[in-house]
Amino acid sequence: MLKDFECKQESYAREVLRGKGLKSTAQRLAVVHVLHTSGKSLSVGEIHDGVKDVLGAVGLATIYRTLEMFEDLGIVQRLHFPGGGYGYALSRGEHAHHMVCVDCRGVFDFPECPVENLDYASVEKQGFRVMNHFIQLFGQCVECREQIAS
Amino acid sequence: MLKDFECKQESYAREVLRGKGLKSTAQRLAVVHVLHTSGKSLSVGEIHDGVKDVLGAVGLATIYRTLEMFEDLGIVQRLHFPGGGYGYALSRGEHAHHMVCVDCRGVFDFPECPVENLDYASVEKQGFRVMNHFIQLFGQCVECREQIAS
DNA sequence: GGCCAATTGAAAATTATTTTCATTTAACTA
DNA sequence: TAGTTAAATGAAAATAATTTTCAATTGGCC
Repeated sequence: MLKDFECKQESYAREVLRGKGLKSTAQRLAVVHVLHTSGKSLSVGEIHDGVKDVLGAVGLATIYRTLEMFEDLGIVQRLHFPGGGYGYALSRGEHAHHMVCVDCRGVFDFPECPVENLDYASVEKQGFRVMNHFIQLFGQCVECREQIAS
Repeated sequence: MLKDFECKQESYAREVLRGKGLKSTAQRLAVVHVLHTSGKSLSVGEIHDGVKDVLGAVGLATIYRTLEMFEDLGIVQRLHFPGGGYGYALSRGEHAHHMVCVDCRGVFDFPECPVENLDYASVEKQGFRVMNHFIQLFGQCVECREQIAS
């Protein structure tokens, strides 16, 4: 299955998959495609719906399997929704955090990592060794702000 | 229902509840008690089990309802588990972040907020207005580190 | 002690997620 | 380009998680 036009994200996913000896199936690439064209974070159900629009019937289990795998591979990142649920957005593999718009759930990059330059002294005084961190900002994107103002 | 010994957290919960015109039921206080004595973050099921140990049969729906309410009231905070699930830990109401031990799920305070002193310039250049943030550190606590070293 | 709105329990309903296994397919090889 | 094979999928069942409903109970106040 080869698409005429493939976005960078799809090529990237293909590459990562091949590097791990995993198959670049239509379903997997469609997940990337749906996330890419939406430009937002999407719930599992929304991703499933989007993939079905592209490919016709697709098992929901495949979507779950794909997302879990993609998260391990760094292709997607699991994000929290303002309301409390969670979803996924494309990730670029490097260490980066995201900002999520509370209105449209759009995802924006937040390049500097606020924790990296942090002084861990107070933390390490407690004997805690930091291994990893999860950071996510919530707010409003330009579009949603203007829309509400008008 | 009055307990002979009530920890500070329970008194605090009582106070907050009364301030909102909500009832301090045995079930609600037991949730605080269980979280407090465990000293860790616990899953909904674990909290339910703990509360049952204290009070006998308690409906699981009550636990869900209580935790949701407590989160809104700032009495507990929902935290992510290293493995991927989530749970709850006591919170002290003020703005504070937590560190979670990947081994024992113990919760430790992380008093400075790394985002507060942050320069939002690069973010606001994108027109994004930050309203809130979620930060959580993962690592190892002293006890777990020593245990593994030995 | 009695009143009343708030809360609970129990069970059903709903939703989310995972597992199973027979069938299909992408990627490699000849 | 066809054949081979391990990886991946779909469909359905199984399981787990969460929410809803409503009658019965209870805490806080008088």
